[in-house]
Amino acid sequence: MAALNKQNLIAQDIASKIKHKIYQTNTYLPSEHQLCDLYGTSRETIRKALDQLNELGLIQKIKGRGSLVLDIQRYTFPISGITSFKELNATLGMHAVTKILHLKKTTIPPCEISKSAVKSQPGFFVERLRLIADTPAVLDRDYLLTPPVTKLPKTAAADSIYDYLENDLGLNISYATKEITVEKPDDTVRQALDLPSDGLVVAVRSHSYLADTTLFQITASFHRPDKFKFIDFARRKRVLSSDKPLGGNTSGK
Amino acid sequence: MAALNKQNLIAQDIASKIKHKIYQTNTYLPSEHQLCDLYGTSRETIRKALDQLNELGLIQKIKGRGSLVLDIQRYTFPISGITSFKELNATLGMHAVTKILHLKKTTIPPCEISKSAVKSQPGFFVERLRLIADTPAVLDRDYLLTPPVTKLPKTAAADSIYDYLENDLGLNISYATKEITVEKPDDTVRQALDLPSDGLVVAVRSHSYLADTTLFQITASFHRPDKFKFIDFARRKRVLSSDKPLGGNTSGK
DNA sequence: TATTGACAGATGTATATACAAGTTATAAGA
DNA sequence: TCTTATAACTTGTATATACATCTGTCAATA
Repeated sequence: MAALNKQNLIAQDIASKIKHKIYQTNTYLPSEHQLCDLYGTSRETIRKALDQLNELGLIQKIKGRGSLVLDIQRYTFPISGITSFKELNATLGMHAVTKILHLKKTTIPPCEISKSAVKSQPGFFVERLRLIADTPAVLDRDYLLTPPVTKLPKTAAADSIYDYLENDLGLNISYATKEITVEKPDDTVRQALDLPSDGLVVAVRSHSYLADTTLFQITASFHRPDKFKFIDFARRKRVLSSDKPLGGNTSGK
Repeated sequence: MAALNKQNLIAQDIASKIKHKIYQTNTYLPSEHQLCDLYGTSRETIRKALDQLNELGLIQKIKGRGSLVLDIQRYTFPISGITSFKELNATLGMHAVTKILHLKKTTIPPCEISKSAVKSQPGFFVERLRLIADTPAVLDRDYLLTPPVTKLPKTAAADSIYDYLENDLGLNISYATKEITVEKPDDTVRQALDLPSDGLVVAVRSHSYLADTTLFQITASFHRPDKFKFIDFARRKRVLSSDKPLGGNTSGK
C-alpha cells in the first residue's frame, strides 16, 4: 500500500540491518551525513527514517554522539502496536495454529460498537481459537463492519484477516485503541481455554480504524492468564502534562 | 529541561485547546498554512508539532482534507507511556493516596538488573502502596540505581519520584520497556492488596532509561486484578514486517 | 599536572522552496 | 440531468541551507 517512499524504505533497510546484526547492538549507526551519502538523499529524509526507528525503540538518538543501536532481544520486542497474529507468529517464531470456531454474517448491536452508538450495523462475526504447541492459548472474537469489509472468505480468516484487508480489499489500516482487563470468563471462553471454574481470563478489547477514521473492527481477545505476556516500549512524552495555553501570538493575525 | 522549542510549545498549545474543546472532536484543525500564520512559523515546524499529536492519537491527519480531532475520552486516554502515578492521578482525577512501606539504601542483585548483568550495584529500594478510595489497589516496588540517583528523600517518594528526578536531580528520562503478566503473588503482595489465598495479581515490570541510555529504575507494580485497566493507543507501523534489504545504492559510495 | 580553550563532528531546530497527490466544489459540457 | 474537467485547497515528500547545541579530542597555558 504505502511505504514506497524513500524514508520508509531507508527505515526498513536499517531495521533489517539491525535485525541481521550488520549494525550491532551498542554500536553507533553511521552518522546522518554518512547515511546521506550511503542512500543518496538529503539529511531530513535520513532524519525522518531514524525518527521511526527511534520511536520503535530500535535506536536511541543522542545529541552530539550519534544513533545508538539498542539492545532489544527478539523475544522482548514490543507487541503493543497493531500487529496481526500472523505477523506476531512470524516475528516470534511461535508455532501457532488457528482454528475457526464460527464465521457468519450478522448484525452488530450498537452497544458493541460504542457507548454512544445508536443504530446497529451489518458485519461479520468470527470466533477463532489460537493454539500454541497444541495448547489453547487465546480465543479471538472479531466483528468486522460492512462497510468497509464487504466480503470475508474463510481462507482469509484462517490465514490472516489483516493481510486480506490490506492486500486484497486495499484498506488502509491506521490505528487502534486497546484496553486490557482481567475478568471472569463466560462459559464458551472457559471451556475453549480449558480454565478452572473459578479462574480468571485476560481480556484485550480493541477498536481498529482506517486512515479516514472509519471503524472497521471490534475485537475481544481472551488469553489464558498463564500464557499471557504483553511487552511494550514507551517513550516519555510531555505534550499533555502541562496545561498553560501559549500567550500572545496564538490569538490569530 | 527540554520542551522549550517552538514545535513542542505549539503541540502543547494545540493539545490544550483540544482538551478545553476550543478545537472540538470531529472537527478539523485549521490548515497547516493557517497554523503557520497563527503561530508565525514555517510549515515544517507546524508539521512536526502535528506529528506529535498524531502519534499520541489526539488527531488523525488525512491527506487532502486536514487534521481531524479524534474522539478520545479523558478516561480512555492511553496509560501506556511513561507516566508517573502522580501525573496519572492528576489526568484521571482519581483521588489516590500513596503510603510508603519501605525506603532504604541497598545493593541491587545482578539478576534484578538483567539476565546478563554480572555485578551488583548500589541503589534505593522503595515499596509503596497506592490506595484509591481508601482501597489498596497497587503495590509498587522500585529500585533506583546509584548512580545516577544519588539521593532520594522521603518527601520525594511520597510525592512523585519522577518529579524529583527530572526537576531536582535534572535527569533526562527518556524511555522504558514494560512487561505485563498475570502471576501468583507473594505473601507481602497478597496481604497488602487484600487478595484471597488462591488469587492472582497483575504484574507490570519495567526498566526505565535516561536519554543517554543509562538504566536508572527497575519497577515491579502489582495490581489487584479487579482494579487493573491498561489503555493503549497504537498506530500501525510497517517498518519491521518486510525483510528484504535494499538493493544497489546501500553498499556505499 | 591540571585546567582551559579551540575545534571538529555529531545531532537538534527552524526556515524556504518545489512538486506530488488526495479532496472538494464548481463550472463546463454532453 | 448527469458526467467530466478544472481549479483551489489540503496534506505528503524531498531537498537545501543556516545556525544552535552537545560531545569528544587535543593543544596551549597556568
